[in-house]
Amino acid sequence: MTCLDNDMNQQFQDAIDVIEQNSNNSYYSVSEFPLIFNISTIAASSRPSRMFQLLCTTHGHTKQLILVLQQQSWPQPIPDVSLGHPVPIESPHFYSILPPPRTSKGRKKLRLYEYLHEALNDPNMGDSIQWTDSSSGTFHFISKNKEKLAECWGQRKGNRKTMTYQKMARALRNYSRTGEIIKVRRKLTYQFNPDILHRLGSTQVSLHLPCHTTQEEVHSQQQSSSEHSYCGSAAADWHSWYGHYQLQEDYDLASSFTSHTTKL
DNA sequence: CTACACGGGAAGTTGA
DNA sequence: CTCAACTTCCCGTGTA
Repeated sequence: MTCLDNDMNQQFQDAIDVIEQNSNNSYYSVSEFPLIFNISTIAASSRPSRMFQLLCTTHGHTKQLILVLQQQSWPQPIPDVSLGHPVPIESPHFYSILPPPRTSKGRKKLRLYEYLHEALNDPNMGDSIQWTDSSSGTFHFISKNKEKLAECWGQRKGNRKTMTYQKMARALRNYSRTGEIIKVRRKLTYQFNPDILHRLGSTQVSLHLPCHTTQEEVHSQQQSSSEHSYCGSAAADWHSWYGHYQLQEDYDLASSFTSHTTKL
């Protein structure tokens, strides 16, 4: 697809980092979505900024995203790595982004909950993980394919050994202490902290990557703005809210009720 | 009884 | 070197 040399790869990775770190609360991993990003530089070496033209292609639709990275200059003339074939492009979206203050070589590590949220909004992962009720942030793993999702996670992290559901679930249990994700008393079912969910959802809105807004995201974004009985509340409120479900039956009842209105 | 899911302690690894 | 965020291993418990 591309013939980027190492330097270009680094510059592109920098661009991705800038998107991530400027996309409000540092969530949004462009490179990790199932999209094909073809990059072509449209900057001239004399410019004080770096411009990237990202051609974002998914499901046959290509959209153009132009990134302007300021305050840094190219060390040398930019190689032309434009696409080998022409693609029809819809009207471009422009983003002018100031690079964030970087401590050393700050490359944000992908968090497990970020990965799970991403997988939940990825139709290709629908056979491994699904929303039970996206408005409340409840999701469940598909028993048959949960190991596949775990393996993908392990590969993304570059683990030495194969990640298993058991090990991933162990990490998930650690979230119970911090409250980022809690276990729902139902088989293979977990729930995002509303604050985390809101953050993950709102950062996607903030970037407006035109090619990766699924129906589900649109729906959950609408939900997050209209249903704020607990969004933005402190962790204590979150726990007390969750504590409303004293019994399994209570939770199941509430969950099944809402899932009828939000089913995919 | 078996399989599967869950819970958590403890030590190790890795990147910031 | 410290710390956060896992990762890996392991063992016990609960449930269908």
